[in-house]
Amino acid sequence: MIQKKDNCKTCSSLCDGIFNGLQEESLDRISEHKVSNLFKKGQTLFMQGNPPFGMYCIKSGIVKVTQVGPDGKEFIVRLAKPGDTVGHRSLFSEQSYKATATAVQDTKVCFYDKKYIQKLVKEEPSVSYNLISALGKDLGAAETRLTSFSQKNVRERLAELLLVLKEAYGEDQGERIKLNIKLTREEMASMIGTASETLIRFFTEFKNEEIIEQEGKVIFITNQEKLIDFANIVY
Amino acid sequence: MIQKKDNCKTCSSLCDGIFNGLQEESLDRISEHKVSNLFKKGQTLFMQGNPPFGMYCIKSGIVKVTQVGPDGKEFIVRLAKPGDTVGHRSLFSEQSYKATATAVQDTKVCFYDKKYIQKLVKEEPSVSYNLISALGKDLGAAETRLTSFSQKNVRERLAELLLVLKEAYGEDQGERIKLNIKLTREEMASMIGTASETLIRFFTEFKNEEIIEQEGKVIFITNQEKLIDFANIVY
DNA sequence: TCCAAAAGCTGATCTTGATCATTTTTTATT
DNA sequence: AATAAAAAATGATCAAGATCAGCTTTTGGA
Repeated sequence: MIQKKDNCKTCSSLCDGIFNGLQEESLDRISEHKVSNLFKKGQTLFMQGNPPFGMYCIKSGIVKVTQVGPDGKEFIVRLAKPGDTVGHRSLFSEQSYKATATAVQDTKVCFYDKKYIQKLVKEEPSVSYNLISALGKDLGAAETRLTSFSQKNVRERLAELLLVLKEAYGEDQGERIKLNIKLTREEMASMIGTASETLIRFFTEFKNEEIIEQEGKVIFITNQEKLIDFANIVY
Repeated sequence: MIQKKDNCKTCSSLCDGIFNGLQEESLDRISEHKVSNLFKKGQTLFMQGNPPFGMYCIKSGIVKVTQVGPDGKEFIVRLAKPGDTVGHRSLFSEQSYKATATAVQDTKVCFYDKKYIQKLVKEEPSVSYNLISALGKDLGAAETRLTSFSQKNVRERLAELLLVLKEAYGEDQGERIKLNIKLTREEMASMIGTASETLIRFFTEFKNEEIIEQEGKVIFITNQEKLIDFANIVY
């Protein structure tokens, strides 16, 4: 965890984040109240059960937000990418953290103190508006995911996961789409609520069907149409 | 749908809702901008796919928020009781409704226009604060539910559902706890993502185990300890 | 009050996906 | 480069719960 200070207004993820739309002076003031950190792969930002002490804004890297079930198995609730925030959910609901946040790869984050954020929300309407919008989107995604868990089988959920990952981490390379995120089979399985063995079986099927390709840990989508078909999407 | 006008400041659900903590004058102004409606059991407040036009605050009754899966089966995403809001999620995320809202029983609601609510959020920090808090809690509940779907079996999920219903609709009667909500087996099954036949089987088991009782459509919890045990809760 | 339709219930069967066991491959560490 | 450890892959078996079918009870209109 190296400490250094950046200004939010030069942040490349500003336009995706909570502080989008603020005046320069406001951004200057906010920058004074934050601490920048580096979390190495596998390090923990905060732990399930602890009282919330602030909010993290991701500058680069990826963070996974997980819950452990009764049997001790981890479930990936959400992935956060640059511009996304973690720890903001608990901050305004007087609850302790219900999940653990861990860096999936080396990740740079800016930390904002709880008190200061709460003050900011009262003073800067665009911050609260952005927060409401972000929470609304997250809630929508969680609810759609619940419907999938309730009504779709593993193959459909895996196809859907690959499409969701494409949306957030996909890089169009003409012939195929590269997913700029490295997850273990275990992690992917935990995102769609299945056993890693089962996920691997469908992964093999998708490769045989020439829907996806793999080079090392990197996944490429080669047939998006077919993937959408497999996902059995409604809307 | 009968039209009449009430003032928010006399609303018995005020303290549970979005407008809690506002000045009397603000409440007066807000009351001028709303329309009160009655939805009979089964009537629709808004439909999946439509563009959002405003927000509903529930005065009495119960509303279910549902999504339909690829096979046309409905999934209950959320239940809303007096003081709760529906339609607020889509309002700030520039998305169309991702779910349908239907009255589970006769329900009185107040409707607030989209434009006005968006203006209110910019001008009244306590409204935006309440909204952030409500969305945060909803998101937390949805994420915990996702973990359950991913890691718990049907018996555990049913026990959990009964405890959640108790939290929101339970009335302590000393000997036992009455659940002040009437749902069909189909609806309950759809809340925990199982077939109604399967739910019924576990329901029978719970009755035999003397965890619950039933009189007509009304459910009573007679052994909460055992229910918590069955739910296999972590925290 | 009657009747049709919906909801509730029970049994039998079958499928999906979990679990266990083992082997192969990849990754990290000295 | 060598080696231990973690991750990936594949096969075999088993169980949870879905589906189908048939029956009973409840509910809401006419």
